[in-house]
Amino acid sequence: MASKRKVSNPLALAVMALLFERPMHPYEMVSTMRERGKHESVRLRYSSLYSIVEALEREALILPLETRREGRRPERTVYGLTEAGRAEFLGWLRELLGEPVKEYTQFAAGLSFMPALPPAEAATLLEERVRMLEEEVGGMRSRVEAAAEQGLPRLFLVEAEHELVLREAELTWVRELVRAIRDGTLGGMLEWRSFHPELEAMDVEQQGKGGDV
Amino acid sequence: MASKRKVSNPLALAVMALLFERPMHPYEMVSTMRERGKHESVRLRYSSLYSIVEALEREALILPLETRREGRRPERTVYGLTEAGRAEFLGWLRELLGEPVKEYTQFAAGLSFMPALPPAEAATLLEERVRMLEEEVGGMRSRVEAAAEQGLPRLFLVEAEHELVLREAELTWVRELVRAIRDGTLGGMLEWRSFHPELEAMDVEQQGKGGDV
DNA sequence: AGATCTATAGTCGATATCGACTAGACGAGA
DNA sequence: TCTCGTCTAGTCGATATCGACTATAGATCT
Repeated sequence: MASKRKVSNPLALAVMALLFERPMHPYEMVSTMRERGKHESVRLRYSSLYSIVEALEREALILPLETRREGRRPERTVYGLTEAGRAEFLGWLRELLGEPVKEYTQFAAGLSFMPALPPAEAATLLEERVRMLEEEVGGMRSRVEAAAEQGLPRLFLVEAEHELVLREAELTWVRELVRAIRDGTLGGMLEWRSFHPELEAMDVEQQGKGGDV
Repeated sequence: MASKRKVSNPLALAVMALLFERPMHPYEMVSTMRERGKHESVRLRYSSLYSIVEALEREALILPLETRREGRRPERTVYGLTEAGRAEFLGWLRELLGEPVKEYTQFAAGLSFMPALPPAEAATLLEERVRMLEEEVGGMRSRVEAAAEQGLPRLFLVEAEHELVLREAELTWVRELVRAIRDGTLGGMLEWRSFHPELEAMDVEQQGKGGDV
């Protein structure tokens, strides 16, 4: 990740996006991102922010415009976007929108090694996931709808909508997967059970009953 | 997330999963993961692998069983999973399956700042994305189907299926988004156009004014 | 008046992570 | 036989990234 773009953390994109509008100091970037809910789509950490601002300055994509000190507070440096920064921002943005990139999710990693757990336990865990996803999806949907009713145009909700759509797809798929495990129609159930011989003797009803173990 | 688990890279989960089956040396872990296609769901990098193996050893989750040297080749250290490692692996796996975590995607970051590009350009980029997603989805679907026909049970394809389902959902959603931008029905189009006054001459509001670009 | 809480505005040290590089073994072709 | 490419099996240095911590100002409670 460290070579294609010299500063590759998406937070750097957000910094440039903000400075594309107007000069700001780092703390103001954080508040602005929070106000606009951008911290929902870009991971925002103070410590990363300051390193990233440094890196962007090193690469001459942004530059300090003025440094002010109020009282005994720490200095605040206001940054602006350079011409190179504008170009980098727009180019990166075009790439992000135009080219899908492979993303590795935590859940995919979990699914890959699911056979290490007994089927009944996996099903129980996935059911818990379904419950939590239902809540999350419900919450997201009402927040999006509320924002829309408050007059926020859809253009500014696309990233939230995108996340919602993906979570809904996951939810639907996991529901079906659980069903296939529970009713034994998932291809590979025999192999799966055979990985867990200690449970072979138990009857289906008992497997995965409690959180025992 | 870097603190909850002392070794938090999902590749560490993969390492423990492999050692859960049998002892191996690091390079063997790589080949095994490649053979089984696990590198599609867990990001696999040599350099990360060796650091992670070190970290896992430091935490006593794995331990070296023997060190062999063949000819003048570098040493190969075979590792095994400790009891603590087993527990860590299973606990982590349960957590990954049972609890959805927020994932920040590159595309979401891009969408967040889409208004910085003019509508027509954004639409063009998203159309390109649609084309590439169609190809990707097609390829993934045929690989999954081919594997299934070769007798690989669905159990071992769940992570691929999951990825496929998410990509399909994205595809459908982006298609609709492009349509809404193209036909002007996306909420916020007026604001969006007003961010790009250099193009206003082509817009409805400016028609008849005769201004040059 | 003093104590406590919260918002402001960061710094710092420890790890994590990655791309680039190294280097021997071995088979295929010229 | 020489050389080229590929497989095996890693190492290394430079950044990136994060959680924990610091410190002041102003507001609120008591």
